[in-house]
Amino acid sequence: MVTIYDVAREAGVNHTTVSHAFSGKRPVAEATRERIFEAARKLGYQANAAARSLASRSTRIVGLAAPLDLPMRALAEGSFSRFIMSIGDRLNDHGYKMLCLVSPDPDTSDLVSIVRGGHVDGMLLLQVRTDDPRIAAMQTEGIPFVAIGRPREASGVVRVDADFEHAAEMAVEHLARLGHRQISLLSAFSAGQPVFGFQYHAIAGFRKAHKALGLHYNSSQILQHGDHAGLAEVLEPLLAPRPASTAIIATTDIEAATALRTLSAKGIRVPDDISLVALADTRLTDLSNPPITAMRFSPDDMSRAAVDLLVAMLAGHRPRRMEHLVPVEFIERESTKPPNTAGDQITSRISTKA
Amino acid sequence: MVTIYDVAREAGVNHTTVSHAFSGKRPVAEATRERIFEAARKLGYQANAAARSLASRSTRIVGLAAPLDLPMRALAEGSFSRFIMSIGDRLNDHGYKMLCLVSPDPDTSDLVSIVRGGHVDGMLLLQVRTDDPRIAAMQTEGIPFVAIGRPREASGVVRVDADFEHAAEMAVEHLARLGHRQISLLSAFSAGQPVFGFQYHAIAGFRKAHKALGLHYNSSQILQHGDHAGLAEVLEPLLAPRPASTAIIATTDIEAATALRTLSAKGIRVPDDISLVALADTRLTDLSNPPITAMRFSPDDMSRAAVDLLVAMLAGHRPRRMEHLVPVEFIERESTKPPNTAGDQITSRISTKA
DNA sequence: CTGAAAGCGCTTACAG
DNA sequence: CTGAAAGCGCTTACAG
Repeated sequence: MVTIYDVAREAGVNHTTVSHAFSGKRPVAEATRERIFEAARKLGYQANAAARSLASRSTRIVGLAAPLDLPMRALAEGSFSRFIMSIGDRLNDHGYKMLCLVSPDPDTSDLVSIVRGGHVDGMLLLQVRTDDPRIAAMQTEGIPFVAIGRPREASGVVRVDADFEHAAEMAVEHLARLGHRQISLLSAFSAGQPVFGFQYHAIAGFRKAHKALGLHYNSSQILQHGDHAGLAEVLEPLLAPRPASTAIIATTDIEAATALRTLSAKGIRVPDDISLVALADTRLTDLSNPPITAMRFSPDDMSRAAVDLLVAMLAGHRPRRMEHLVPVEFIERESTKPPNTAGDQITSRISTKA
Repeated sequence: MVTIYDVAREAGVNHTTVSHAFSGKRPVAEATRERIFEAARKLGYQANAAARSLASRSTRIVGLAAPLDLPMRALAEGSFSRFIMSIGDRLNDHGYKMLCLVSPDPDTSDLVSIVRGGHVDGMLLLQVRTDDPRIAAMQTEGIPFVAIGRPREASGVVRVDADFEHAAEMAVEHLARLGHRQISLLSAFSAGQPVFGFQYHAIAGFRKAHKALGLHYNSSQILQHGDHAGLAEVLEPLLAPRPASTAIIATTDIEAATALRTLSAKGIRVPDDISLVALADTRLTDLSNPPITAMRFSPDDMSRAAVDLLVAMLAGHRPRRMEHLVPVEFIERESTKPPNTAGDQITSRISTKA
């Protein structure tokens, strides 16, 4: 291993000067600097990370907490790799490295020990749940962090999320515009309620749009399911000759693909018999048969926002806003069309806000 | 921040004893140990990672090099998150943390600087290419590493891979058994050749099975494509009323889904008009319409093997074998059936090795 | 513009 | 079984 002393000797200076030549925290004569860089290049010098962070009390490493327990795997696996890629990429741009903490459960002790051990300067919490113990844990530790997803108790939490409420609204509006009156929302529940913030927001947008459009809303339109088998079960009523709903909105890509699969297996055609919209856009929705009309949010944009916020916080800045919502884009594909038995049009009453 | 000295003071011992109580590298009286642990628990002590690794010259961190440039994204995104999850999980079991190095290009300089900076004890190379500069770089640095995927120059390289050759063989055998005589293999090429080892192995298995079964093989059966548009183009000949091939084997899940989509868009039915097999099994193949007959390899098994090998190497053991192939499992679904115009059966000549 | 010194919080021989 | 000391490779006041 080549140390700062080796470089100093090679360049004929004190190791202090080598340190300053690299950090730029003190002026170094041009000629000296060049000799130092040349020596460093020649010897293949790279400052030791441990020594550097011990002395400077900063690691230039950000932790990414990715809880990959069952609900997560089942719901949002598709966008997971996008987030990792984008976050790692953006962190790189800022000169930070990424310590990936995948835990099979939403346990908090690993996280805490990593923070206390001084492994990271800041933390990014991926796929934050409505009730997420990681939030309180990070606040207690007093480490800068940014949440991706919105917890119920969001006060004091810098957070980034996609605008799922608007996504659900747009989905309902699109379907209503096509003439659908009976729309169902497919949503995964655990112990009687949603787990992730985006599920709550999707339901809120769904209801809000119904109200705005003067459509009848009944809680039975929320198709709660617990797992894959449950999803098929909850779809049963839609398999009838004259189903209660003529359109389904799936909260995630996986639910959309699973619904499509389940319907097809039963001989129900999409979109001829029933329309389908997904509130996420991944390979699972754009490469499916038929391609699924979807709401696209960009994991890239979300990651970039989250990383930039965190890096600014690490630099001592206070974010001007606590909540950052990235917009959602409507992508019309082939899984939606007017219902078989179209009722009267209400197109005129549909809002056209972007 | 609470240090080892705080704990020592609280427990009334020298900090050396605290260190040994935790490391177990020296006997510590039971009563003393208990006092130390109690003090540590009370103060919330966690040894500082930087100080520890500076003194011990080991980080207990493994780097995961995931090159996410274009060929990678386009081909194998589906299994990517599975690898990250499984690797992180298994590393956790061994008490190691994971530094994720996602790079948008297969560049080697980031990797080298991380190794030289002493960030990691060992390295895991994900999605190794046939010609992969990372291999030589790691060998030059002299850091223990395990490759996931097989480079052409594999001498001295500890590597883990799925048995893609066998996967392709089984795919051909399955199709031949159904009566197919003209089978195509969809394979992504870059600058006239495959990029990843698994592509070469798939082609090798494809040819080997043809030979073993006495089927005619012609290089035009390898449908080379460069990108998504290219994939549609290369499928053209199969859209004819009497296509040259009655079955397609796709090397990856994304290629399979894209092919299915392209064929469906042209009104070609799978499996009625053409059969389709994928050499990977992900959400994209099991949730598609129809579900795609696939060869399943387990990212979990591969990750576990790779991590266990690396951890053993870090503990000073030499692996007894350099190459570890995980088996591939045949999953029959609904995308394959006998060809429309079945020729004479050659079932009897088909080998039945598992 | 540069150097000599102290210190970051641990581990690990060295002693007893 | 325990302690006192040295040292890991840096950064950063302190001096000049």
